[in-house]
Amino acid sequence: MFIQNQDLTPQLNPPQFGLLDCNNFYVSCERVFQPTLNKAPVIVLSNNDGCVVSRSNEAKRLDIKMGVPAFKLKALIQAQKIKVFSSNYALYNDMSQRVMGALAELAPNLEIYSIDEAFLDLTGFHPNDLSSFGENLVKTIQQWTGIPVSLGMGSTKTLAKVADHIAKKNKMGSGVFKINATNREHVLAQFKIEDVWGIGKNWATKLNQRGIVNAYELSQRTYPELQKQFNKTLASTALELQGIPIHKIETIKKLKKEIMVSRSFGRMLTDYDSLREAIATHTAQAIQRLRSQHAVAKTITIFLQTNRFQQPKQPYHYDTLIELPIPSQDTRDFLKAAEQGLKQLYKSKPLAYKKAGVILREISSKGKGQIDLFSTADPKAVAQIEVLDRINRTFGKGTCRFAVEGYTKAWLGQSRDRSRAYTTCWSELPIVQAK
DNA sequence: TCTGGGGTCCTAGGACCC
DNA sequence: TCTGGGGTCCTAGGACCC
Repeated sequence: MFIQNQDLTPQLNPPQFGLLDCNNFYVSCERVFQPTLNKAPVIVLSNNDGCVVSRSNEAKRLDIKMGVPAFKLKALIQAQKIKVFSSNYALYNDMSQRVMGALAELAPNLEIYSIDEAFLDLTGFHPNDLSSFGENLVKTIQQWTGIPVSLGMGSTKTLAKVADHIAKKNKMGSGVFKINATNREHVLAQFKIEDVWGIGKNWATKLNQRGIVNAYELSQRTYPELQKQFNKTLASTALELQGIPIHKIETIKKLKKEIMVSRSFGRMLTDYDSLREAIATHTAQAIQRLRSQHAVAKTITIFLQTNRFQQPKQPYHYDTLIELPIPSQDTRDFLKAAEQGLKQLYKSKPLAYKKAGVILREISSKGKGQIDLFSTADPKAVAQIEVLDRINRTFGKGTCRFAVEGYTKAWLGQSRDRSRAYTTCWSELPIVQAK
């Protein structure tokens, strides 16, 4: 085995990672504003009220699995009086910013990994101080934001993930667990392979067939062996379980390589005008995201999907790619391109569709890349778009939009049980009644 | 009736070139 | 009997994550 530049001499400050994540995040957000939900089984559904995406511990105890379609739970929801919420991303995003903001004040180097998780660089802490620091962190975040969190610590990101998993399982504990040289082998031997970060269903099955059922057994395999049988990703995971850090903390936000916006419709759609509205709306949304990272894109892919669950299985995905003459961040360029793409697509496949979306690719920072001698972007147009972005930031998404985005929204999915935008909309603020 | 949305990385194999 | 060979780039698809 050969690992590039691995420094095997003992270091003064061996790296130490933390993983902080919010418990049952979307459910916890709802509970902050409706404390009566606290002991009840609660679930939050995905867009279009499709699948379960967050469960309270009570709901987990009822054996409700992540990702099950809501319609399969109807009887159980009634029988067990389960509280159901449509997803409310305005609320969850805002609560996420509060958690991350609090965290940034308490822990210096952090990498926001997802809406409800962040990695921390805890290198340099004295081992004795680490646990009390962690316990204090967990307590403070909950006090400041109302969101319960847990923290795992270890000498690699993968070990911190394992530790966090254990911290969360231990309901009586402090919400903190640390893996160190003393307990590592024992902990990993108890840890199922399919729960390791980076190992999904498919690989878990293959590893089981090779007699690897827990994390310790995987950590004992060599890099070349695993690379040959699987790939570099899995081989790196084994090293990380041994305590050799492969993944670093990424404190600087990287430019996205693709930006996708897509939605399922409330019903099957056949008419071109509705599809056009949906595609225009998604395009405008995608370009706004593009602008928010000060980037330009050169291609847009339009896709339409029929019902992917119909039996027998048949093709359901159709797409087409349009390349712009020059990279742009102007919504109007992309609306034109998107409409052109949709027209082609719809003409060749006039079917009943369930979902539509757009993907931007070949993204680069604005001003970098090719020098554009023939740019048509005039300063006036740029200023107009900036005003539009500002209005939408201040008054809410979609306040100001292009006519092609439409107003009938016949294609919108349902969200029957959406809670209010407690924190992001003046008219929906929670009301405190004095007694 | 009914089944989410948004990402990344890796690899194999084909296209193409010399 | 006998198809060239090697390098690079691109893409599709599969795997994973939350």
